[in-house]
Amino acid sequence: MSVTNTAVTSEVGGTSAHGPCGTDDCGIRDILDRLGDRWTVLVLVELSKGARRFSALQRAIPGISQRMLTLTTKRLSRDGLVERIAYATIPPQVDYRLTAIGRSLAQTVFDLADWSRDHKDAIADARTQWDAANVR
Amino acid sequence: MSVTNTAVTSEVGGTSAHGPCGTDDCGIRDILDRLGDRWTVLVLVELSKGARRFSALQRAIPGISQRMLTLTTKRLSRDGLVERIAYATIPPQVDYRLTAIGRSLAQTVFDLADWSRDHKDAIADARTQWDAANVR
DNA sequence: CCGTATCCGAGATGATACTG
DNA sequence: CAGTATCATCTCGGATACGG
Repeated sequence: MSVTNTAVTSEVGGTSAHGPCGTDDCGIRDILDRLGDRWTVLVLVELSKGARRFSALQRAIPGISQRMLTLTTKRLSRDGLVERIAYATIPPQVDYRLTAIGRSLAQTVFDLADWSRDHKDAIADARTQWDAANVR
Repeated sequence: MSVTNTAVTSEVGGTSAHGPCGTDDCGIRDILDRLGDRWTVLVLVELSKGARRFSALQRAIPGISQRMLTLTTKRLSRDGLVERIAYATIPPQVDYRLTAIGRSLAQTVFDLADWSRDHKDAIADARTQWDAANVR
């Protein structure tokens, strides 16, 4: 994680500078709708390593179907997070690469990944406990 | 961008010293599965303001059904992110509050919210452009 | 090679009614 | 008040075939 992790009282730290948007959406829903699906994060991670062809992405991301890779890259394109570069060769070739804003998002996603990694075990333990305490 | 450019400048910064987990999951999928649904983030945001009763949460989050609030709080409980405190009064009363780890996650979510807010307009613009360039 | 169209099942969510 | 049970609906994603 980055900085100043408070957790002083029960309130979440700071919250001050920027409004963490209450019940309403500050746009985070848009982002979560994008990140929340099954493949987008994996595509971002792969593209964060550099530009990739369509077929390279598909090989790099086991289990993704052609259809879902198309949909995922298209959505990322539409949001300006990924740039699509098509060459009029035969056979066709299409490269994808993160835009500046896309790299920025990828970095933020990595921060979240860091958090996940740091708390993975704690969550797994909590689940085990909960499940044990809730045998039917 | 030049066509033959390698990825050097397109890599995401630092990559944060920890492996950002490649195609495999470092646990981020678990977190995204939790955050990616329709209500969890809103519950986290509300609880980050302090402990809340079930009914208070429902009032604070317009549109959430009793069923989904139950499911959402239960999942957060199971993951150890939220503590459930039931009083044996009549009528019953149940308080929910973030645990330490829950506050930590909320803070991370706020960081993501900050990103969203900062790039909301850029994304909206990109979509507008894309849609304009893709009239059917 | 890349993208699209169609069909279909699984899971998520909403509406409603009921219980302690 | 808080939670459960049931049913209907809807979206997501997988499989497959086809097109440029």
